[in-house]
Amino acid sequence: MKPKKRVTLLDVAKHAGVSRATASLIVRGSPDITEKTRNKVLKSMQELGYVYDRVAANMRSNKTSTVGLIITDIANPFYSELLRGVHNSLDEAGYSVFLGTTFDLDAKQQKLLSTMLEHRVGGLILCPVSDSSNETIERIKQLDIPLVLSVRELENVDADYVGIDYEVGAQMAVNHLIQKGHQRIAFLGGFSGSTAWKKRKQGYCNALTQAGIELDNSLIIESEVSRDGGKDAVRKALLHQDPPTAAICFNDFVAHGVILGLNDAGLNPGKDMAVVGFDNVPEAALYNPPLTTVSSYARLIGSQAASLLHQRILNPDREQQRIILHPELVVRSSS
Amino acid sequence: MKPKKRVTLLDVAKHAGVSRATASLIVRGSPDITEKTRNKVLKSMQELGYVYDRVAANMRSNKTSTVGLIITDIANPFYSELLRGVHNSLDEAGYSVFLGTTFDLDAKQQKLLSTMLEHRVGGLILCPVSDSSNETIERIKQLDIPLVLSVRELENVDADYVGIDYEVGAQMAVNHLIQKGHQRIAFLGGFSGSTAWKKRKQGYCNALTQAGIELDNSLIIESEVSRDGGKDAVRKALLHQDPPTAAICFNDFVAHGVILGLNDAGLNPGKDMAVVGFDNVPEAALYNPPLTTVSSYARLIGSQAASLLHQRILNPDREQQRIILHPELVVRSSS
DNA sequence: CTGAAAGCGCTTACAG
DNA sequence: CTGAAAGCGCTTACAG
Repeated sequence: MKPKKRVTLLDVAKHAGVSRATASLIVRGSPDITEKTRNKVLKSMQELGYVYDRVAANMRSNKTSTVGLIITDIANPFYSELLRGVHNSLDEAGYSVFLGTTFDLDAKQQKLLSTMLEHRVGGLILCPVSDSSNETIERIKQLDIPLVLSVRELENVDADYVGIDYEVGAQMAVNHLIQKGHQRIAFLGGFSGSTAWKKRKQGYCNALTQAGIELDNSLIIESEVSRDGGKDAVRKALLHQDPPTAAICFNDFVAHGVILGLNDAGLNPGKDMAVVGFDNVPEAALYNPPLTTVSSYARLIGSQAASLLHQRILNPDREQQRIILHPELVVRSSS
Repeated sequence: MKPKKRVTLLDVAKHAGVSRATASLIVRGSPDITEKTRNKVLKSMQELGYVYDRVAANMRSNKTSTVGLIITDIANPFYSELLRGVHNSLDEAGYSVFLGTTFDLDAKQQKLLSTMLEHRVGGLILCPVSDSSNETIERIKQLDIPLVLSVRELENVDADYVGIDYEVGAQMAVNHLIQKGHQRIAFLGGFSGSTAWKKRKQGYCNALTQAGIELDNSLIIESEVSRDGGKDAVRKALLHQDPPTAAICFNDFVAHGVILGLNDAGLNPGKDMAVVGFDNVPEAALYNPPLTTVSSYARLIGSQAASLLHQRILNPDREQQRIILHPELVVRSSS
């Protein structure tokens, strides 16, 4: 494999007997070139195996055709759905996307921000880690490229945002459980540090208050945001002297763990304890029992974020947008 | 937002009172610059908010720090695991990755190949669509960038490959079912067009032959590679006049559908029909019943592919590698 | 360490 | 359509 020299536009032009300027117009699809010349040049490209160098073109014209997407964890189906949404709408618009995964680590997030900037992405969709350091937030504020935040909002950062109303969602879920006659309702999973957690907690409190049920902080149990976290949380809940009869979980991931944990304890999820999740990942309908959950429209969030970014790139001065999708309760047999 | 002019190395150099050459040496971490000068320059970078332009640097030095990854479908947990493996090992090596999803469509694959080449990726990890057109294959052969194929092999294409031994895997699975006393074993899901299917089918046949069981083609039922596909396939299998007592499924995705389909039919998966999957996605242990399956080490495949690519980029002349991971049977209660 | 020059592969702008 | 020149932000190579 000798490093073949790259075929350039000038090579093509010479081969076709036209000027470099003409060849350039043709690759960019200019209309004022005769059919005949165009075909001649296209044929030369074929023969020489020319590949357009978008990087060079972008650099010269100070444009960019790439976009960065930073998510937390691809293993969470919520994010794979979101990613689908993003790709769907960005592919159409002709962007290529750099994907980065933070694993919810601030250091990794910092690193990714740097590399993406160095690669001159034309814009960024960022799903921030659950506790971004002040330093990171400061940096994000300074970013002078189009930015869309998603899933988690960052205080004091001016940027487009698309997410769902976690507070209302949690409230709907808890109302549902109350209507089913539950009084002792646990709130399982997640870390109290994150905004996403605080919002849900607020919704949880709202619903209890409205129903005149007193808040019992011992029913609020934090955990890792994972299946194992859910197992842990429910295990602790079951040790309670006056255990809950129902639980709202931080997300479906955690809820799945809760279901598994109940099974492990010889209990019947849905009967012995009602379980409600958050996100409505595609698998949620397939859990055993199928999970009642709050739909957070992952794919839609992704495509909306992509579309906001696209518009912001086209027009940096447009008014700032904040899209909060209204969640929906999906009732299945786990409650 | 006025389009701030980008701060260049020359700006930094002027600000710090050194030459552009010196500044360039510093960003590249050259050792023969005095500590004092280095600090002075780094400070100027800070103050001016300098961002290294890796794109320009790569272009000049004819290097690249990006890599393309083309997969079939991110919604399949097999691929999200693979992606994790790829990222893990590529991040360390300092590459940024362009992600593309084909949805198993040849046209999309073509498109992605083009854009990635135009973006000058330094190499490509390709999980080909199940039936690549001859045109595509021809094109892939012509690629003069480092290429690693994964998951599906392409005939007559010279490239590194990492995958698992589907034939042996399927054979292990069927042997297991035979040992459990099954004689009528169905092969459910997937399309007979793909290599992945043919290999599994071969393993299925091998096992039957060795056990002296006659092949019954009516027990081989194709379907979409999805949960719905699995449901369809098992529905058809149950209509058989002499229905199977066990099934090996194209993958876990399909197997999950088969389990759900059995439930729908009022049957007890694992008791009324043994079910074995393929891939061992993380969820497989959580199905109801937990799924016996053949582990295909998605994450390991990803990290191996990444490492092959990295090595190939460093040394294009190195000997071609073909890594076939040996599958492992994971027995759970669905069989 | 400096300084000046050339070049990566394109686009831009312009006179013809 | 052509042709020649300049420039995007870097690195390379070299003489000093």
